[in-house]
Amino acid sequence: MKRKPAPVSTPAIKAQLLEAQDRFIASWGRMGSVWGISRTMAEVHALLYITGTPMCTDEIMDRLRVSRGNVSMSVRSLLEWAVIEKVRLPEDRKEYYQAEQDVWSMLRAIARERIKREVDPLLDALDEIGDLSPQIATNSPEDVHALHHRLDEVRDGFELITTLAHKFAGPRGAGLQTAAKLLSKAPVGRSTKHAPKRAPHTPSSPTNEARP
Amino acid sequence: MKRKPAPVSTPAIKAQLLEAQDRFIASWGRMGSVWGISRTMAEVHALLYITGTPMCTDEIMDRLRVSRGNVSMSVRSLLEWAVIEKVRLPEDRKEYYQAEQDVWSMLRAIARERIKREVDPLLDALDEIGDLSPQIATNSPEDVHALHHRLDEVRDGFELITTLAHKFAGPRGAGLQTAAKLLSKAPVGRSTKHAPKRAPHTPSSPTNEARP
DNA sequence: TTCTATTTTCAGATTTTCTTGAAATCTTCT
DNA sequence: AGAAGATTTCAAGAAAATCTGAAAATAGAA
Repeated sequence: MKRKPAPVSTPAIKAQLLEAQDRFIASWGRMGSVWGISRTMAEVHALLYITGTPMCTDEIMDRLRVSRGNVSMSVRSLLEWAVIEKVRLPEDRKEYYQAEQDVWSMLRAIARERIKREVDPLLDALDEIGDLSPQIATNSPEDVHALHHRLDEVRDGFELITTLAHKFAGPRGAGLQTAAKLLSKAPVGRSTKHAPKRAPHTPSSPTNEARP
Repeated sequence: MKRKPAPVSTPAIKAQLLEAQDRFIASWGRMGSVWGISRTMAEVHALLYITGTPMCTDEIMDRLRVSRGNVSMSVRSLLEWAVIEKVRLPEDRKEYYQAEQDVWSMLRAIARERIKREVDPLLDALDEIGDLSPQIATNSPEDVHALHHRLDEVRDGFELITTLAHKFAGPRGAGLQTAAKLLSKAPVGRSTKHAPKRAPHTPSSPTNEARP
């Protein structure tokens, strides 16, 4: 697993490292439930992302304390989302999994899936409702016009959002960073407490640096 | 409730109207669960929005077939989100509730709340994790650097998203429409089937037309 | 203030969603 | 092909979220 032993890894540092990872995993897992994906699925992803290491089913089970079946299902969904990929290690018979290491492509994948699951079905439903009573569309009482007006407004809104999101988060959506630069001339700070931004440990280039 | 009887409201049309409303309510409610708010909360909002009528607790209970307590709790959350407001009808002792009628302000409220519940906690957690081991931040093994690098990347990503969202969806965020026009020169179509867009029943101007 | 209509609260019931674990299936190696 | 190892499936159990209903609290009218 570890091709090259870390320089000066004292036990204390190891422990800190694991704890920090666990915290990240826990946070990401909590987010998962808010996003309508299972906690475990989010945790598996977090684990693979934050360690950057290809891991097999048993390693994931041990680290996250979840069942084999659960890992299997989570991994499958993550593969479908295309945020992790299979790797074969020549020495081993097991499947290993490794996370997409580029944050942007990861965030895009998340956004893409969410739009698919959240916005598209609503738009379809709106279309269907609009088609419900074509014969009364003309020459109908005020109430019906009001209804159609509201349905149209909602649809227009969500369609705009979808378009924007596709622009930004689509498969080739390098647009996000660009958009950010264009639009964030006067950034809006997040609420109160926010640590002064740490200098990044590596110049944070959003290029795809997934490993072979 | 009905200040002025509708022009030619036949029973057939009334039924169609109710059914269309119910469908919208059901769709919106389904979305609700996907968004991490309760189905009922979403349905109450949908009902108030799509009818445009101020309604009291009992009317909502009857129409949606849910308990008084449930309506009370849903209404409270919606008031907190500021997507509905209380109204007093002079003739009546009850509280009436009515939905914000401007779609944009409604969508902004939804976005605002979601960021608050989803992104901000993650950013806080990331800050906390980053602060976990300041003493080992310098002169530490490769693994620790890698961890910090990844944490920073995730934070940068989400901070950018937050900034963008505030730009677009913030309190004074008329920016969405503008952004849409600027960025949607070549719109990306949604998947396969999509009915050719109906002509809007009213020129759908996304201006804030919230009422007093 | 007192009486009464209305709203809120919250423990327990219900529904929905997630997880487990073991049997079944599939893969790889010999 | 057969054996060993790895993965997937899915019914049943556990956990989480949501809803109910009635008691308690609150607000309006007289």
